[in-house]
Amino acid sequence: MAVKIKDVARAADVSIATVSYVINNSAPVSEQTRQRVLEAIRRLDYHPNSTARNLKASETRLIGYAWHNVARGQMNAILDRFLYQMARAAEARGYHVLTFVQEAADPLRSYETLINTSRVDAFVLAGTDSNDARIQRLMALGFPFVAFGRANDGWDFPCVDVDVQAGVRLAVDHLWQLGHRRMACLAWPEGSKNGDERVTGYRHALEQADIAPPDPHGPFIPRSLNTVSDAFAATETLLALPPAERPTAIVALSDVLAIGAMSCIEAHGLRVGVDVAVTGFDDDPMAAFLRPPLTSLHQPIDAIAEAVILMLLKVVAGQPIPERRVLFAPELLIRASSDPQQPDRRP
Amino acid sequence: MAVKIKDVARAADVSIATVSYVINNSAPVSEQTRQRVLEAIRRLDYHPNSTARNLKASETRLIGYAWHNVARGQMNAILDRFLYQMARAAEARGYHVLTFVQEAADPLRSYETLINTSRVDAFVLAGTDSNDARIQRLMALGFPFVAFGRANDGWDFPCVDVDVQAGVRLAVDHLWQLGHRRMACLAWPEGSKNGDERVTGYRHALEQADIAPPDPHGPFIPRSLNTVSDAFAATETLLALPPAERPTAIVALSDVLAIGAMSCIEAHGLRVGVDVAVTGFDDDPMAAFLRPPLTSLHQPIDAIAEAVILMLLKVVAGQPIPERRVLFAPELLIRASSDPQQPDRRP
DNA sequence: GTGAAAGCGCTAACAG
DNA sequence: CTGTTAGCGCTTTCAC
Repeated sequence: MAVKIKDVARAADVSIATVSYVINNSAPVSEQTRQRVLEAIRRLDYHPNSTARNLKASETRLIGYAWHNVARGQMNAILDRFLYQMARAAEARGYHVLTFVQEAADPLRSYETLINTSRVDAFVLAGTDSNDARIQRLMALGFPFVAFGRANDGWDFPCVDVDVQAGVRLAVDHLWQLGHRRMACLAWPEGSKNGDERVTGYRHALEQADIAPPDPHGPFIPRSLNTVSDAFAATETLLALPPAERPTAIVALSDVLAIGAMSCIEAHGLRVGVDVAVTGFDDDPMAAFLRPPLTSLHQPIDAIAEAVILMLLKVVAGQPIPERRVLFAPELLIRASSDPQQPDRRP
Repeated sequence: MAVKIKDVARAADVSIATVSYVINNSAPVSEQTRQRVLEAIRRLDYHPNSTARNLKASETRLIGYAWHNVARGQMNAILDRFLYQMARAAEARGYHVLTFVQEAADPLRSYETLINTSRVDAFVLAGTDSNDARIQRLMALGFPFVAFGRANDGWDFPCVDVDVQAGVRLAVDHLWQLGHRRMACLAWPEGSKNGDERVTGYRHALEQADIAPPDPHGPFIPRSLNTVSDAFAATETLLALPPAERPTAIVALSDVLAIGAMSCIEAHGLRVGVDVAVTGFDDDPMAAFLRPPLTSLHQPIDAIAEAVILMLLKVVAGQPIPERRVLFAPELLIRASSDPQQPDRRP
């Protein structure tokens, strides 16, 4: 079917070894034969078979990435973009991203299958937990990986993350300056490293403002899956509080949650930004265009994806990783959902 | 490093061929040796190397899929979900999806590279044009593929699509019944098959309602990239029309466009659904929770992804595809953005 | 400089 | 039933 190295060798009247030397520049070849070979390659439109190369080199040039949970409307625009940018960055360096689904019941299984069958050279992990079993296992196996997200502080593995604590603090400080004193926090269910960090950031920020941080399991920190629908429901419980206890501001820990909160607030005949301030997290492309525009924390996700891939390729190549923990700072974009004074549009 | 077939053979005291027979059930093996081999496999935790298998079988079990354009905030929740479900469906059948980026300037290049280097067994195409060069080329090469989306009606290739014309007609009819007679259409730039079909659906529906369909290049069919920001700007031109010419309804051809339109309408102090009705397309998970909730056309994207993969694997296996053109019907979900009578929430 | 030959790990004729 | 062997297409010693 396709043209093979043998065909090129025959056409250029050299051995297949010489063709290989020319392709890979892996041995000196006289200028004359080199030209003959290149000419044959061009004429026959030859391209080395990647599977054969991979077998020989014992590599796959494939990077495994487990899909975040997309089911049941739990979209995640930020991770979608992360995946895209990662694929792009990898491709520019001769790699591709192979996505796979991890069973909720036994996430390790799919990783081990891919490792055992030598399907991928390395993994990128996202959605990490504190005691992430995957990280533990990969560290034990010495299998190459980089995490987008941290885990136990004691563990030493290469990772890139956003300083989400600092991010949420920006949001709380901003609301505090506007005079808010009863700020609730609309959070994800406990357990994810990232989500818990965000809650910690919220509580620390309140402490520094001399406000007693609410019970993490209490009504001022309602928990919701990352769906608009769930967030809507979770916000109901906040708005059902007696007026004197009801929050004047809601720090939502994602834009999806924020949208649910805004929807609920307005469904109650209250005005977002005026009666109840709302902030989000992720700066979804549409945040600036919601009604009212949503104050949110922007994460430099493109740079993060690039950094993850660069770090990963170093790990794969066995190079040392001096900075094993890279933190990116988020930026607060203030819009009318928290501050009605803001101009109506602010992309 | 990893355990190989040779190790199993040695451990079970048989030849590597016998091990292979057991693994693949490709030749009769006495129950006794079979058990011995299985035992050795289990004890050594052996897993066949996929690259070696692939080389031998001249396949990759990889399906190529070019990313839709995610750059510059042009998210596409529907295609993200399509990709996810496709990956899932493929994985269940021993395949994986390999994503790659197609250069806007020369989309064919990346396809040809992947074909030439035998990196993938087949492609799934999305975002097709009428005279899609990729389809033309793949048909000419006889390289396996299935398209999500149609192209020139004359071309014969396996594809799955949504009957978007019928979908838009549902939206127009719905608005007509509510009394709207000046309905504008907020569309994508011309050129994409799917986008153009949607516009055609809009124009046909008007004709059937005895309304003269507006000029496809005229002001009543403003064009916008699939970003909220662009859609906002494009809607300005509609609202700038003299009151007697201004549309009372906007048929937006995607939810992203609809959100931009709604944002713009309200920025003008008008009420969505009351002063200007809006419909979208895609039924984004958050559509039901926008303010007001957005009327939209739901596409059965999970079923579509599954159908695409099933069809593709048939093509790869060389089986005949009787139904080369499968159409799915979208469903209109009516909410308050078009009909204020609708209950406030309607997920 | 160039080529013959030995694999990378696996499958499948073909013998026995 | 089981083993020997010839590849899949490529890279890379090791001789010449």
